[in-house]
Amino acid sequence: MNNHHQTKAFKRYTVTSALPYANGPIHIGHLAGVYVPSDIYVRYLRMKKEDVVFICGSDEHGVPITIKARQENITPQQVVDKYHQINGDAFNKLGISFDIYHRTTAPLHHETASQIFKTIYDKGIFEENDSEQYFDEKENQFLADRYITGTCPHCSYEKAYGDQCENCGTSLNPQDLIEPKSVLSGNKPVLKKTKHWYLPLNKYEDVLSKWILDGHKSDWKTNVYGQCKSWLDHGLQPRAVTRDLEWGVKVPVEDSEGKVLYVWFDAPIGYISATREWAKENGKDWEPYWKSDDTKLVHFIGKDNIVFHCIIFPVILMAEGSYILPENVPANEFLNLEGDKISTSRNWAVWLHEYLEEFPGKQDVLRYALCATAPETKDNDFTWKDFQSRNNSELLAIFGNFVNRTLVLTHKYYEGKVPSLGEITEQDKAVIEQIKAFPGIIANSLDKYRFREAVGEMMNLARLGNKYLTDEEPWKVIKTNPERVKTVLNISLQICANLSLVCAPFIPFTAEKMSKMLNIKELLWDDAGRLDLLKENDLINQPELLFEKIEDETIQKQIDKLQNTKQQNIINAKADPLKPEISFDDFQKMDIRTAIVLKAEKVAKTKKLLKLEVDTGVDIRTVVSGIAEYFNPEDVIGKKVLILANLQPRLIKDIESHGMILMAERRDGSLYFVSAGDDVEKGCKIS
RNA sequence: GGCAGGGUAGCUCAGUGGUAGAGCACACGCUUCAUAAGCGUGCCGCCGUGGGUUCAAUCCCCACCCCUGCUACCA
Repeated sequence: MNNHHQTKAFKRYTVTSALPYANGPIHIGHLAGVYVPSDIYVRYLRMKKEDVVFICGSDEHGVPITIKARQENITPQQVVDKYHQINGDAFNKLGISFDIYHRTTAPLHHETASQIFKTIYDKGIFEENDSEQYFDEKENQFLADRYITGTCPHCSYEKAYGDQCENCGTSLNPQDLIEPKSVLSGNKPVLKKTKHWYLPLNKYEDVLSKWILDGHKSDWKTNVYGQCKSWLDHGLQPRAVTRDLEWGVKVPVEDSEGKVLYVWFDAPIGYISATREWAKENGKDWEPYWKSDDTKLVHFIGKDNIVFHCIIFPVILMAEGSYILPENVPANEFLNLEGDKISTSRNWAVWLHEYLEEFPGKQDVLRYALCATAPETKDNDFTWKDFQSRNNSELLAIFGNFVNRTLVLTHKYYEGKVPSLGEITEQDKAVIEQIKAFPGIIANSLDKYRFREAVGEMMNLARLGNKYLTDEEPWKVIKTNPERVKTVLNISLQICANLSLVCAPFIPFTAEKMSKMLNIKELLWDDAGRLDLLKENDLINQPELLFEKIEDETIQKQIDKLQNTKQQNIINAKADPLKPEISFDDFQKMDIRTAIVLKAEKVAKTKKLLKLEVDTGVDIRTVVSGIAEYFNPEDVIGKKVLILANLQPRLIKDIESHGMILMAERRDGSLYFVSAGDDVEKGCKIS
């Protein structure tokens, strides 16, 4: 209904896939959410002869990469080189058909990001804040706003953050805080002069509201629209676009030593620099793809990225002034794996580069399985059993088998030559009508970014073929009415040919095999639905099987592998590096003793906090502890615990906490009590 | 805790103000051209819970519960 093809004609498409962060490999969650859908969309557009550029690349800046480099004792550049290579290669092998897979460490990207920053800077749009900023001398680094806490100057709330006071809602600057404290070291940070630039998102609230809330109410996905509405209703804050860091795009103005663009600012610009690089390599002009009103810009992303692509990046583009805004941002939800959240750190994932090695030649199986189970409207679960079923029951039994039986019959009866289309029966007519209708049905789903639906309809065309064959029984009719069989097989072959067309966006490797078998040359979407894709006497090659059965053992091996990595994780759990050495005196300063929990209740309006009353032997005191996610209040009453008793009292959510309960953290983040045993008495000192 | 999205058959998902649908799985039947594949039929559901609006609610309103994301919170 809200089909933009009807209301607005686009001359070209710029399609982007979220830039994967170059500190790890690609897994099935990334694929199902972003790369498979976007590739399907782009392949479909290309088949319609649309002018389209498909953009992706590695996002290579930001603090996490510097941390990873430090951990592995290599340079940040070495980190990103490694994953840029692995991921680019893996995408390519899966048939994700980016026109370019670029990277944000490329000089052209630095140039582009600088230019855009400079343009906005020259227009005086940034709010410049060159006052002093807090610096943690112990950690030797500037502190991000939310790594500083202190007392709110408006409401005297003692636990206000550097950017905002939770209590009264006022937005703050870190230096407004009374008695600031570094969250990193706990020390008092010192003020050090530094300059930063802010993008005044707040000044764009009206334009954004008009654009999104009024303009895209009906064509954006509900999750995307809802999230944007939430942000806009809350009101936007100016956001710093620079940071005191070495790794990144240098801030291109004077007096900005040691500063780079904040990674969220430079990353989406990576789409633009990638387009420029592609244009350069292919002798094209990049600008129409980003600056012309008749270009349709579409961002494929995961749901965690909505605010950057719907609010922040559009503001950057508007501020720059010469760019178009995205027409749609089809964000997907998340994919789980065998019931658990995919986790890179816990190694709970199916990695693309590993899949490609372990399932050679089965790219389409993964593409199909992930598309069919893509988390379009809500989180979804990938299981190996489902993967097996998608292959065996659908790709093989329905799709592959139909093609095979048709081609086998053609060879058996006609030596591989396409038989003539004779008289058409009523049943034929009905089938023909459906063949004609399918491309439109599939296209309609694709236009609305409903890829699951689209791939289902593709499979329905194969179902139609199977039903047609079963109904017409050519293997029987051949004995009584051979003339009729020619028509039946002609139509069946046309279905095969049509399948090879409409399946191409989803399972391109299979489409390729089919067009070779059928000797079909040019594949265009507009040809789909035709009944003369194969002409009488055209020669069909010997059929080869399109899919092979995936056995239980193969699946079990994968499930075992997951279980093993889970076990491995526990065994190999890398201990955190030792903290710097301390003196015996330092240790002696700590008063750790046993205590008993007397009362426990959840702190209102928090997820993690329990307010505990504990008996330390010397007193009964209140301690606030962040354990509510793993323990119910009633379960901790009576617990014998260890407490750090002489810790400076601290106000947490308006409750003064006296001391800290000692907990041990498992690798998955869950907690358990550190205890001296159940027979311990309260008030014993630990030394 | 705030905000957003979701909670529909064993599994993955559609859907509508008028006593619920598809695919897979399962059962039975038909078929044998085909990779033990195909086709047909059937089974399975207090449409998260409790209220309300309505002649009528799974779909509208309110409250609550659960899952996910963003955000706050872990001395």
